[in-house]
Amino acid sequence: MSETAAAERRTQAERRAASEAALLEAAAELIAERGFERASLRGIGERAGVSRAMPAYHFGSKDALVARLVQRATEGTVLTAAELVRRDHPDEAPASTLEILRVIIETYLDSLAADVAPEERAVVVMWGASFPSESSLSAVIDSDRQSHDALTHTIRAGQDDGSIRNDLEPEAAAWWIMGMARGIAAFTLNQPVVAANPTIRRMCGESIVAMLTPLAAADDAR
Amino acid sequence: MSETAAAERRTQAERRAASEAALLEAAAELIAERGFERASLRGIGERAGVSRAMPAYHFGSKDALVARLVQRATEGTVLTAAELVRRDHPDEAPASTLEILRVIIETYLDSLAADVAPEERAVVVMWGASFPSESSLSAVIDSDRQSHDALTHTIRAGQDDGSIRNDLEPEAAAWWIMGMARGIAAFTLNQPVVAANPTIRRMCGESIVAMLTPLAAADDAR
Amino acid sequence: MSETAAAERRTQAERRAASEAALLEAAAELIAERGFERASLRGIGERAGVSRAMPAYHFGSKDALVARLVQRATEGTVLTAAELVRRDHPDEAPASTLEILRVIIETYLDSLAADVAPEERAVVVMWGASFPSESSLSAVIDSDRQSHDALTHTIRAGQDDGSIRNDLEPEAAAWWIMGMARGIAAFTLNQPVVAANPTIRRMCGESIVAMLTPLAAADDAR
Amino acid sequence: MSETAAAERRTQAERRAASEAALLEAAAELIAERGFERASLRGIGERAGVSRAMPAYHFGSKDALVARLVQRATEGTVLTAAELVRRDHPDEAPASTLEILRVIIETYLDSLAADVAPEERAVVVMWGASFPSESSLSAVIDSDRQSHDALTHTIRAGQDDGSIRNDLEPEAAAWWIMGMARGIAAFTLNQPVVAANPTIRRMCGESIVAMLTPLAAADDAR
DNA sequence: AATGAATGAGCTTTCATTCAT
DNA sequence: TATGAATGAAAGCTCATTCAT
Repeated sequence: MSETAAAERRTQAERRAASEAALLEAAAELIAERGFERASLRGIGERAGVSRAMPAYHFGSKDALVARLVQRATEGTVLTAAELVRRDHPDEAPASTLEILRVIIETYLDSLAADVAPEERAVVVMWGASFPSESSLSAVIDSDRQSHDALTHTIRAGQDDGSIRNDLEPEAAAWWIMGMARGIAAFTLNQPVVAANPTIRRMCGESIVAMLTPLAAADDAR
Repeated sequence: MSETAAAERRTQAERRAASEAALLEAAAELIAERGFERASLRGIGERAGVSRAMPAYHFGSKDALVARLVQRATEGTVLTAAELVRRDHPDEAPASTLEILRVIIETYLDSLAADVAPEERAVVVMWGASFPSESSLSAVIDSDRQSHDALTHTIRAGQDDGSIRNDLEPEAAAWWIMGMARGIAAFTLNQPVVAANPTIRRMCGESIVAMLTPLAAADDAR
Repeated sequence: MSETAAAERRTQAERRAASEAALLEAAAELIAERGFERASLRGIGERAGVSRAMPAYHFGSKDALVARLVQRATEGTVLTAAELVRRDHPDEAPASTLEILRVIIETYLDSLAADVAPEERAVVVMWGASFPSESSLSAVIDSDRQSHDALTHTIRAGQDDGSIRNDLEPEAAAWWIMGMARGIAAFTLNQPVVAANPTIRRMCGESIVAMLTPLAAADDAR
Repeated sequence: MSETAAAERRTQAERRAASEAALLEAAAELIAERGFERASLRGIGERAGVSRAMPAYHFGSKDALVARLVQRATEGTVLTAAELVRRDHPDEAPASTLEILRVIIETYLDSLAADVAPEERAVVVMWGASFPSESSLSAVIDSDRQSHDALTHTIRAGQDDGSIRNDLEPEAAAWWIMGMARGIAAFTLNQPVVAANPTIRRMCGESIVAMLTPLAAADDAR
């Protein structure tokens, strides 16, 4: 049996996984380009190189596809962020929680501006499609709630280890960070001049540090 | 021209203006509820109490209607913000540029959270619909560019009058403020817990002050 | 202006009525041929000589189209039956209620067998499609309930004028008549041999007479 | 062949038969609920607790499944009817052919009204789906022709033994009985008030007796 | 000026069937 | 034997836009 034949003859589970990956990638691209409403299941199937009925068949519905896409992208983001922090600080002693937070946010924004990771762009686009009060994209909203929970937990950890000031509601601070990051992420997609200007992303990190640094530490830093 | 004809003509012009106002209000409501794509011209006409063909007839196209809506909403925002600042500080000496900036942003977010001003909500929703790279909502993008120009100008004025630190790119700072404000505005629509928590909006104002206050002033404030 | 132009330039109401008539006729034909499920809105539009979107646009939904069709057909049936009775008995003294009943049923079945009146055939076909417990064709079911009410009323009238026996539940008798007539109507569509055999239709009338004639009258007739 | 193999083969045959029975029962339920067109092979497989591909695999096609279902149901009906007659008249001398006919029809309608026997309901539903002139359900039509043949034969037997009047076309009488019974069966599914009213079913039996009893016997009965 | 009729394009979803395992 | 993957076709429905009144 030739290698080609071996490659083509895969188990059903492998075929399914490969299909799903292709579909999700195509969906991310198309949603980033045209938006959630205008990214049709037909178009996704065509771009993925499968039949036009596959997306609906595989995921059951468009909303379910989005839910899966958001799930995958969120996993990806968390992994990527953690990896990148390690990669950028391989030898150092583990940085403070606040510093990790700053790096994660800036890294996220930088990767969006560099236009790698179509999934990330798609998530921002889907976030934008979830603003209407009757939106069907509850997957996005739920995913953001989970991200908020994780971020709140991180902030609490920072308060415990002393790198984040104590007189701060962790929940409110987490929403403030997420709002700022997402808003600037959106303008990064929207306004080329924002994508081109790294100073804006640096201000995000700086403002996080400015708002979250304990007052005593701020004094010491002067 | 007879007086009667003049009266009728004025009446017609008034009716036209009233019709446009009704259409725009209906459009704002429907867009805030269903989003740009799902808010149909037909539905807008029905909600406005006119014929289903009126929206297309009056504005020419859906994109033109959106452009007009964004224009009106932006005018409204600027007017409202200025008025509110005056109303809240009627007797005082004119506040510093930085303080005005903070009040405008917080007032904007408060009004969104209070769910008055459907036009404002609609603008945020349309902003969300403009994230896809091939979006047709250039009206939103252009309007934001104008807002950015105005905000940049304001920051420069603050630098001139000494209320805003000089070592800051006004353009970058303006985008940072707009991103933060819009992102939190979006979560205000999206996540009820954000709308319910005023601390998040206060953090917006505080972070603007923290980032823009001149260092010397900051020292004085200690 | 030529007559053709005059004919083409009609009021909107006329155009609408003409459209609706063409659509309903096409729908009746197609439903009689293919059944409710397989008679597509596209096909109906095509056969009516209008666009494929017209049926959904005009009626709003397929179920609404069926409701309208049933309504029209029912009106048609009642009118036709009354007219036919008058036409067949122009000079005679008004027949007894029981006799009128017999004639109406037999006339209805004869016209179905003769394959005039596609609307009548369509009604029987839609009746057949309404048997599933979760059927969406409530229009058919409701229409039959109204027919039953009318028939019950007729039977009561016959009991009052003495042409129908009194020891009979009018409601039950009405359902029995309707069941028999519809069942044989269905076999008339279904089994060519039934359509070809007028004796079956005569038995319908005879059985109605046999079941509804007062006992005394039956004695007299012997 | 070893005993083990024989046991396995028998087991497989049994499993196949059990699987077919489960599939047919699931199909009957689903068809009775949703109708022939909307009862999907996928849904039948799921309800039967087997794979979604089983129905097509086992029967070859949807029409073949229906043919098998009609066949089984018809067998079931005949058996049931005969058994019930025997059960209800265990000790008596064999009843007259006419009386047996009456009992069979009324028993059939009673069982439908009592909502036992989903297969019977499914047959009525499929009968309803066979009304369109281009229907693909020839299995139903053929099965009815066979039922008609059997009924015609029974009527002839009744004429021979003197319990049914001679001046009657047996074919026409058989269609009349079948039409009446099926029509009322359909309304039994369709109109709850019909299912709830046993008088309607009694009228069926009475009308059969009234139409088929020899005149002399009718005189004697007075 | 204003409206309802009408259309073509496009959408999501469902389905019986075939294919590879 | 039995199953999930995959597909092409077709369905109902919605919409922005154009046309005739």
